[in-house]
Amino acid sequence: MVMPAPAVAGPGGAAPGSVGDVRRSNLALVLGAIAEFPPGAHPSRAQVAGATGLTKASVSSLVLDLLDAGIIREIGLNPQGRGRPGVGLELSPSRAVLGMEINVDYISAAVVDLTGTVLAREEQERDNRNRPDGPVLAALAALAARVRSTVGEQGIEVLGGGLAVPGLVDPALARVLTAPNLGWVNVDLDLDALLPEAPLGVELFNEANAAALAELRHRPDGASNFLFVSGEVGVGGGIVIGSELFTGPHGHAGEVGHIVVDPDGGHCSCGGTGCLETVAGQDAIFTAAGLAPDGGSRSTLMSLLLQALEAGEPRAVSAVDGAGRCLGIALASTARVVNIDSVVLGGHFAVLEPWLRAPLLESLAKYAPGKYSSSQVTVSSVGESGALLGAAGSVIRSLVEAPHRLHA
Amino acid sequence: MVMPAPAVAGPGGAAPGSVGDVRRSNLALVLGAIAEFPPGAHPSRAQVAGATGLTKASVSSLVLDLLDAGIIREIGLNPQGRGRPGVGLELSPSRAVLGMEINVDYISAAVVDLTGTVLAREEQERDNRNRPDGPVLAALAALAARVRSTVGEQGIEVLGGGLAVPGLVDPALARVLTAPNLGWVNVDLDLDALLPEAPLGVELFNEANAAALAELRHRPDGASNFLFVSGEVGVGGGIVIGSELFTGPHGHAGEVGHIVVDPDGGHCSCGGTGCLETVAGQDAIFTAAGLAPDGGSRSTLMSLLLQALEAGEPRAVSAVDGAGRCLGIALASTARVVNIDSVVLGGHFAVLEPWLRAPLLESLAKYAPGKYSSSQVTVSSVGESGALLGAAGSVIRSLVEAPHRLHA
DNA sequence: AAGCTTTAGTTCATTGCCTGAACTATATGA
DNA sequence: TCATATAGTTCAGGCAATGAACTAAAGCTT
Repeated sequence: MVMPAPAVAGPGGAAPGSVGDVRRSNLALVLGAIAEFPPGAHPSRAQVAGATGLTKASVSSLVLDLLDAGIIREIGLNPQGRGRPGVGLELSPSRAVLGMEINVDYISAAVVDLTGTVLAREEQERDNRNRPDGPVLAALAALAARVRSTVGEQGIEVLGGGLAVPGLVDPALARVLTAPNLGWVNVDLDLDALLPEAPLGVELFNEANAAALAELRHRPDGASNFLFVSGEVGVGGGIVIGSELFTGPHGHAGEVGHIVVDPDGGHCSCGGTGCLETVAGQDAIFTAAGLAPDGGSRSTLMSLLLQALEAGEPRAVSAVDGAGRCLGIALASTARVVNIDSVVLGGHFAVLEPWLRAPLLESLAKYAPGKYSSSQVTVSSVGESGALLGAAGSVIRSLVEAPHRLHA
Repeated sequence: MVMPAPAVAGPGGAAPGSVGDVRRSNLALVLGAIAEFPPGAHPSRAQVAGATGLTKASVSSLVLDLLDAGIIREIGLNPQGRGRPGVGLELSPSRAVLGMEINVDYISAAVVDLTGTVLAREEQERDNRNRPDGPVLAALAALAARVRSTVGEQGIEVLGGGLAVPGLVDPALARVLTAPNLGWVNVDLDLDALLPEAPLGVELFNEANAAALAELRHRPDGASNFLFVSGEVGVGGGIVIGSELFTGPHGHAGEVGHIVVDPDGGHCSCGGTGCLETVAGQDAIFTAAGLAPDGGSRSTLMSLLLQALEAGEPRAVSAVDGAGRCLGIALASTARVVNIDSVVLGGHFAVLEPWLRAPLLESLAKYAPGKYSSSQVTVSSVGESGALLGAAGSVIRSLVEAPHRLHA
């Protein structure tokens, strides 16, 4: 539940409510209603009143505040058939946030306006394996500045940013707890240096969690409860429940890559034994398929694997088959623990889905019969840049849920 | 997450806020502050003001409402040293709720006043295995009426009730989805018949979830994030995060009994394969220990097992050892999925803890190193009647969180 | 014993916000 | 042109929290 943590805290931990809180809450309600209208359909004040249950008078007043803060703008007229046409409202396209991503072999940044439109995006290849965080962040800051400058002349104001990182993070502390593939342990990131003077600051996300949020926003079926499984070098996951990211008590739930799928299995980089990642991570699959892990870049290895699969090469097929079965075991257990019945496959799991699907469904039927229907096992609808978009989208969403943070 | 669903729903799903909501919210804040004071220490209005951050004036007015509704009462004076003594406030001991439990071989009911004191409690042996729900509920209703009558003369008003059942439930529908050991499938319970005219009605709980809530209330270390594992005929679980029960999108998360701990394992009553319950459920342990499952009642079998363990009988020791290891595997996976780092052992796991602990810790160290410290593996502090007390306590808590439901 | 100090609790004018009704503004259709 | 329908604004009314002033009731001081 993304909810501004109460500042004051008695023994109960809750904050006192005053009349002003009603305003804040309704401000978010109105803005949320405007944001949730389908893109292109700009609601009038009257429609917002209908959607929220507030009176026209209240909505008028609230909308005025949002206009003053520059979060929304009026756009054209909106004929209703008979009667006076309404004035369309939409999230301001001249306010934006910056999405950023650090991954094993690239960094990227994008400017996304409040309506969700990507105004500019740049990716830069860069081997970040076992690189200290300082230079990586410096390179990212430069990339971010470049992307900003490409839209800077259009009078776009960047309000805040989100950074996705492949590892366990503590968002509250802006700390990366562990990122095995970057070689980072307990690294505190100076996020504000990435985006100085942005009123909303920069938030930190786990890569899979950010991708899950992007998936939530772009899902064609509008699913609001699912587990997003991200297959990268590591195997990550993001749990979405009631359209909210479920992060657990310390901010890093959803680590499906380290569910035990084979008690007699091999060692994992996390220190554990028989984790899903030791069977379904990229390196594990490449190795099991007989592709030398140092036989080229990850993308060439993946092409080789796909060729082998299409050729029906037994080792490749068996490697993916095993990954699918073990993924099924992990998802069966996850279904029981968090009561999720819908899975979205991302990263290499999406690419390998044609070969992965059958063993996965078989495994689910064996270990959690009746929990997942096959229509609930789907492929990600956001591509490569899911983490990037999710990080940006989440910052936008947190603004929509607490617009009073902006000057109003 | 126990939270009243918003009644009104626009596209956003949120309800409009008006000034009246502030009153409701602060009413709950004040009542919560009073409830959270240590038993015996009755806070004054001034202390409540300090704890909540509200002004004395507001607290006075809110307290008046709560007094009128009969939820709290004034009790004696509260000397502060210098100055005028405050008037003590406490939850009303003349209002109560009814906790009820249906289990495999007994039914029970208790009257618990709002301060948490058990005023009366009765248990009745009764074999409910494969019994239809009608007669079971009728027997429970009779038991409930009897317990009520024992306190009825003291002018106690019963406001509502909670019923705990060993199976998957949908609390919103008052439906038992499956209760394998009762033989119930998709049974709709007529809960209101148990407690007619109670203003708060009767809520339905999963047994392990209710026990987890009781654990939350009675924990000496005040832990607010933990997994409660209940070893009964089946193996159940309740996840507590931020002092809230985590129930997942459909109300039945925490089913740790059906996490896969052995992909090559045996069939489970749930239809799955290699579930924890097939190794660590009561029947499984008895069988593995060489005790015939029909060699007496469950409690005699348990005594026999304990004797065998104390005598160091190899089969018994190995049975419990195996259960401990597999429990460790399940907890390792759970730690990853929901990010929990603290476990409370309940039911037979509590009884067997001396023999269970070592293999469990070993297993946790192997499969989730660094996730649980040994001090975070503890034994339940509520006994047999945990589910009963938890169901009652949860009803009390939901009243404390929404006192406006009562007439005020 | 009288008075000062300290803390508890109440009263009251003020402010802020939502509401509902009345009103103005702007379109379509007869 | 006028009736009708819908959008949006204005305004009085009500409710809730606030803060300051006030009353209440104790201990401490002299």
